[in-house]
Formats: sequence, structure tokens, C-alpha cells
Amino acid sequence: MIRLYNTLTRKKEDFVTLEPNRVKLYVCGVTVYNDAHVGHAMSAIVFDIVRRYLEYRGYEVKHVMNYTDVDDKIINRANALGEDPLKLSQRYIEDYAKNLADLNVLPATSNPQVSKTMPLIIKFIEGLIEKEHAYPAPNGDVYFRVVSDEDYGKLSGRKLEDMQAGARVEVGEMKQHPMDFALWKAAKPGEISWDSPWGKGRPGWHIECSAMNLAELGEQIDIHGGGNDLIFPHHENEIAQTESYTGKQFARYWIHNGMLQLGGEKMSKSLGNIISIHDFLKTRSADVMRMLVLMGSYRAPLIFNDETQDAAEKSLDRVKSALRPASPSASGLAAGAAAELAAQAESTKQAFIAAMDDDFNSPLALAALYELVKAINTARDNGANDDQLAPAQNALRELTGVFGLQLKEKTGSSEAEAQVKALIAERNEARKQKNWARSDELRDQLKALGVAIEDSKDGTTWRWS
RNA sequence: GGCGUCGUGGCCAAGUGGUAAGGCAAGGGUCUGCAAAACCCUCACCACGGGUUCAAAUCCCGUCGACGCCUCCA
Repeated sequence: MIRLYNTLTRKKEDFVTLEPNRVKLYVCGVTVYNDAHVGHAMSAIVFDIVRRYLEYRGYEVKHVMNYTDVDDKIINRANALGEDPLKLSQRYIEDYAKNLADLNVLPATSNPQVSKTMPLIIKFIEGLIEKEHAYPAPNGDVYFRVVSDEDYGKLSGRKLEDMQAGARVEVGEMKQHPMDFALWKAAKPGEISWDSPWGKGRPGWHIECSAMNLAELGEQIDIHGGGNDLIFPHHENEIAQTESYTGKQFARYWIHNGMLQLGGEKMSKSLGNIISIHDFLKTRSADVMRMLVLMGSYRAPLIFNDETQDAAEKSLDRVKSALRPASPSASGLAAGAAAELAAQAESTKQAFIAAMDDDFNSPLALAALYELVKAINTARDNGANDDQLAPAQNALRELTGVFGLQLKEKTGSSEAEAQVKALIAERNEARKQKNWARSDELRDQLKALGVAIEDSKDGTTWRWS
């Protein structure tokens, strides 16, 4: 039984889907107006692993991730660049899709966009007005009436009274209650806009997700996810809108990832402490980013610095060490030892599943993988041949695959490879003559080329490092 | 000020009543011409102060501190 921490109840709960073996998963995507950063990568990877794990456990997952392509920031940036806002956002949608592919994030089942959901958004708002959950203001805005929603604040644990006491709530003169929020914003002159019963305008931020959810997944969904910075107001308002509109519970489980921290602060576009996904991938692999995410709980803040990145990289090397072939002169393992390795593969699999079933406890699942890594390496040291290693290595591949790790060994061009082989041949000759000085010199040369040398009884092996 | 999450070894991080997983780093060892890789060994009384209990990192109260949200934000 899978258990999930549900933000709505602040407890771990048994995961029971609306329909057997099917999961409706909606994850808030990004607002597309500039490069996405590694914080977005973290969120995307977290939910990619959720999706991959649910599929591994036999669920058919319908995974929806939206793009917010109509928004103040997009309009501002487009104005600054003298570009059409929808062209700009389309450009960044394609860019983000490439980021995700580079990170080995599986494409969502669908990627709805605000600009393509306008009729439904308008219909949704009309429905809310009809039910007196919303009201048009004289200036052409439409607001959601928070006092009409008796359990408003249930996700974030806030009460309307508390929020009114807060110093930073601004009372808009068009609003009946300071916490009322815009469903529709009247267009300012020259702004991109759509026709509506309330005049030209565009949707507020929250209504789009309610509408796209309804369009893609229906009135009720299993899991709604996103960064924990979206809990309030975004997800709170989504709940208010959708439940007021349908009269049914919206999402059963709300899951939120923690924030990626750079220098002790949340990485965010507003703070400007950003490392883009493009820049990250210039020096590190997608696997490193994924490993970084896996090393901690998805709900906790992720400490992102050189030290943690190095640790992630080394940890990956360790996992990869188990996937190397048997030594050339492997004499074969005794039957008992081979059976032991098979048993370890099986118990690792069980431990992995038990860990991941418990609210995606990836650090614990990783610990199980390292046990298998150790067992495989020990077996190899003890003379296991490739056939004997294969089942355990396949199990390791299977489980790391659930994490979306690719575990590729580095490669070089064929010319470089030819050069390396020549140097190694020369070195072997020197070693035969016990010319250690020359041998070590050649090893240094190879190291400079990025080649690691390993000598053993049965000869020299090498790999790109 | 309000709401929420949290404070475990040098770093990252599991563990939510019975005397602390794992990874990285570090030190020692096996192997090696020397290395490297792999393997073996060593390395914490869990922010602080009270309390509950036969027993607490784990429950309760308090203090201090960190982070997130309350404004756009994955």
C-alpha cells in the first residue's frame, strides 16, 4: 500500500485512487517568460519520479502539466523586447520542454495552455457568478467571493480573520473583501486581451488551473502537485474555485515539494539568485540533478551547492561501479555465492518498494540500492562472471530506471579512443620492461586526456572519467 | 504579527517510544611495482531547558534558531 503525505490533512494517508489502477495527476507547470532554473528542475524531477513510481507499481497515470502563457510578467517582458506575448511564451514553452527532455523527465500526457483554454475559463467564471461565488466589479474585473466558500483556507491552514489582521493584505477598492481574488482582469490599453461578457480582459492566475484541470481530468482528481510556495494562495484558490463550481471535493491528495536553496535562500526569479537549467547542464549531468533530488526528502528544502553536487556526482559513480563488467579472468562464483547475490537483488527490490511506498522515501530507497551495489562489487571481486552478475545488475538497472537515472558511462570520440589505446599499448610495453617511470608518465598523460587506468592481474582496463 | 515546515556526525540525509540506515569526506587496512577501482575496519548519545514513561532523537510544554508562505514564484 502506497502512503502519501497529504498537505490537506498534514498526515500520511493510504493512497486510494478514484478509479482502480488509474491516477489522475495534475502538476502546476511554469510561467513561461524566461529561462527555467534548477528549482523548477527539482519540482519537475520530483513529480517525474512520482509518476514513474506509480507506473512501476502498476498504475496508469494521466499526467497533466500546464503552461501559464498569459500573465503580467510575460506581457511586461514582451513589451520590453517588442515581441508578441504569445510568441514569447511559445518560445519559452519549447525551451522548457527541451530542458525537461534533457533532464530525462518523461513528457506529460498533456500540456494545456491558458491561451488555448479561454472559452472554458469564461464559462467557469460565468458559472461561479451564477452561483454567487463571484461578482463582476464596475471596472470589468471579476472577483471570487471568499466569504461564499465556508472552508476557505483549509489547505494552507489559514482563517480569513487571521489574514485580515495581516499587515500586507491590500484592500482593492473594487473588492468586497480584502481576500477576494481576481478571476478576470480587465484589459489595460494596448494589452493582449480576449472578449468576455465583462469586456476585454484576461484570466487571473488561479482560474486557469481550475479550468485546465476540469478540461483535462474532470471534476475530481487524485493528486495535485506543485512547489510548496504555491500552497497559498494559488492552490488554496484553485480549491475554492473548483469546489464552489462543482460542489465536489477537488483533489484527494495534495503533494508539495520543498524549495531548492541557494546560499540559504530559496532560489527564485524574484530574488534573482538563479542558476538556469541550461547553465547547470553545461557542467553537470541530468543524473547529478536527479541524484541531488533523490538524496533528500522531496518535501524538505534541497541544499544546492558545490559540496552537495559533488557528493551527488560521487554517489552516482558508486552506483555505476556496480554496472561494470566482470573481470576478464573471472573464474565463476560458487553456486551458493551466486544464489546469495540473487537473494540480495530480490531483497533490495523489496526494500526499495517499501521505502518508496512510504511517501516516496527516496533516501531510504537509495540505501537499499547501495546494498545491492556492494553485493555486486563483492561478487565481482570474488570472481563472478558476467552471466552471474547480470541478474543483479539488471535489477539495479530496473530500480535506478524508476528514478529516471541513465547511468551512462562517459565516452570519447573514436579518434581519441584510438589515441588512448595506443598510449595504453605503449604503457603496457613499458610495464613489461618494468620501466615504471615511463609507465607512470604515460598514465599521467592518459589522465590529462580524461582517462582512468586500472591495472589488474588480467591486464589493464580503462574508462573515460 | 499570523500560518506552516523543521533543527540528527565535517557535509548531505533516513529513522517518530526500546540504547542512531545510507552516501560524500577523513583515517587505517587488503590488493598493486606504485597507483586507481573494489572490498574490509574506524568515525554521532540526535539545538537547548523542563516533563511523561521501566524506556525518548522519537510524546508533551517552554526557549532559541533556520526556512517557506501571508505580494509574482516550482
